[in-house]
Amino acid sequence: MARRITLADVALKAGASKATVSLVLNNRESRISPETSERIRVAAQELGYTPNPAAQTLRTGKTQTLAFISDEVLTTRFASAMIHGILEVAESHDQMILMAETEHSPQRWQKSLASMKNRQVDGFILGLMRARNLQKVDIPLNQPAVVVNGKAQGIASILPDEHRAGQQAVEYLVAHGHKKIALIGRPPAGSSEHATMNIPRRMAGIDDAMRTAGLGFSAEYQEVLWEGEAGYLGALAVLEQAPDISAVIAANDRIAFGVYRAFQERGISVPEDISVISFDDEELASYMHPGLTTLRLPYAQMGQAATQILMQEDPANLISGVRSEGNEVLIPMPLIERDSVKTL
Amino acid sequence: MARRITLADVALKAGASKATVSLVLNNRESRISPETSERIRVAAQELGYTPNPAAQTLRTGKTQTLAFISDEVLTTRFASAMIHGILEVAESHDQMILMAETEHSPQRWQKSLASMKNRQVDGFILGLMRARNLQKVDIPLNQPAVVVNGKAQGIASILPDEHRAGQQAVEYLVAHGHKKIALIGRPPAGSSEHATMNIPRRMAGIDDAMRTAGLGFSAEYQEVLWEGEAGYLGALAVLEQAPDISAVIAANDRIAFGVYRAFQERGISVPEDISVISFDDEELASYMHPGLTTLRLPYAQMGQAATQILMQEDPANLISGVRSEGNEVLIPMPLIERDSVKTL
DNA sequence: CTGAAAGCGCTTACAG
DNA sequence: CTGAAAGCGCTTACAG
Repeated sequence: MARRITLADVALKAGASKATVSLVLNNRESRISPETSERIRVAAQELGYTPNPAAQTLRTGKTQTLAFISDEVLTTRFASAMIHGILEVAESHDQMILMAETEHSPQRWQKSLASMKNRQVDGFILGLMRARNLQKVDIPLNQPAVVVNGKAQGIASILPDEHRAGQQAVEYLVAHGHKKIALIGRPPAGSSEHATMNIPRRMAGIDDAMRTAGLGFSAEYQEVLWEGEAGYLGALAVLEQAPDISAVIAANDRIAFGVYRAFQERGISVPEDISVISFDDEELASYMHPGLTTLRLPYAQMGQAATQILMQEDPANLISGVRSEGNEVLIPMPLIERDSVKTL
Repeated sequence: MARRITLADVALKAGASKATVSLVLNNRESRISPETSERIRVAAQELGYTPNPAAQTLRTGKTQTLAFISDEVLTTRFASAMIHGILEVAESHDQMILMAETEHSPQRWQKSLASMKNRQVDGFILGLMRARNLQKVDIPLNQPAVVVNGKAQGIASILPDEHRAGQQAVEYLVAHGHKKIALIGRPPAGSSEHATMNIPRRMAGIDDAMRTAGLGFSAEYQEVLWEGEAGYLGALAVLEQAPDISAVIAANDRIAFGVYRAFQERGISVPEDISVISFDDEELASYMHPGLTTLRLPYAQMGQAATQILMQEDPANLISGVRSEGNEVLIPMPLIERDSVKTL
């Protein structure tokens, strides 16, 4: 392999010192004559010079590299959309991303943090699969960091705007003329240990909007475990409680999936007989017939925002509707309109 | 932030030279007295010394870092499962992963390759969303590299064992007593431009096994575009051609999904009336009712194997049933047995 | 306006 | 068995 071109080569070719070349190539040429600058640029160009990052890091302590540590990367949509958003913004700032996964092991979490720190990354993006509150022990860094889908003392936190999304679901139903509404999936009181911190917010948004609209739920089915089975049982239950409902709010897409199945068995058609709206926009939602109208968890945007924050850029540049509360940056959950809600 | 501990600190504390400390800590202590070694290890331990990777890289040209460049990372399961596999093996070799995504842009592909090379990564993992043959121009590196889900002159290639999977699908059906079988999704002759290089292999495996079993297809529906719609139309078509089929081979899960829908409309139940077997094991497959029996694309294992090859480790250590042909490493596609095939 | 020199923290011949 | 020294390729005071 051909020897790597170094600063010294450029200096030699341009007839200048390494110091001058370095200054010019780093755009600190305030006090360098235009002629010299130009000669240096041409020489660097002709030789195809690129600085050796290891040498730069050794000297400056900067790596142009960000760490993305996530507790789970295998899962659908979560990490992969987030990575996509991160990569996009990182590239625009000439940063590369070093990845690690901890599979929910505190030891691996600590180990990843330590080795990334040892590699002198310029910042940390901490991605959580299920939103929770990180303790101080989780981030033993005096280093720029941001948590995605979680919170932590003193560092920026990127979260989906669940409260707003909850409101929007209700407002959307109301705007389409629905008044008799059932809710499937509210966690029973006291089940909060199982829940991520996003769930109460989603519920509070729903409740607030119902109150604002002057409505109460015609029926409810409570459940912490948000899987298809809960939706199936929930649908049967609310049908029993209030056969005249015109719409169902499912706490998430998996529940909605179960609701569809129950309705289908009962010969109830969506949305002709009963409308359904939901949250998350998992891949699943796009396969359902009719297509499920749902509020998307904006993973890609959350990744973008996290990276922007680390780069001191304003997330509002890329994402409209972002709002901040304290050290929380709340990313809007877009309403994905498909065919599961009918206008009354 | 406290100053970083360096080799010199350890040397000072242990009363040895930096050279000796370096030797000991890199396990090249053949000619160092045990006492000195021990003193040095203790000192390093007590000070919490870790070498500065930038300095090591500058000196040795090694980074303990691998590049994962993929043309698409956003897509379900593909990249994220692959990343998972890569990370797992990388961690066991104390390597970190630098990620980039090119979104199918040749410019970004080249740029990523160049900047990774500039950062002196120790090896390249090139991940392709749709299997194809890379040209020389795509990998202008004289550097360790491996392609996942693709081929390239002179470098190792990790591919799913599609031929074997095709055979297995047929053998499974035959073993369950099926003889009247329809195939949905064979690409029409001359449509090869649309296809990835895996498709002909899948088909060849199917055909070989049918021949071996002394069977021919009772009905076929050809299509390049493997989406739900093709499955729906295909199911209706094969039903027309041969109403007495007992099983359908769908070219992939999306086709199977459409087949289910058509059958449901016709009141045909899976698997009681007709069995269905498929390929890929997309997330979708796990949601279908009844659960779809399918041959999984082993993305995680492909990521593992790629990393192992780069690390000069034998993939057979982790993955059973791997076979090699030339510079191809073929990873078995496991049969995921669910409930869509009935024993006759 | 520009250059010589020090130093970031390692590893590796080389000398003894 | 061990140490002194050079050098990897940069950047940054400092001197002129």
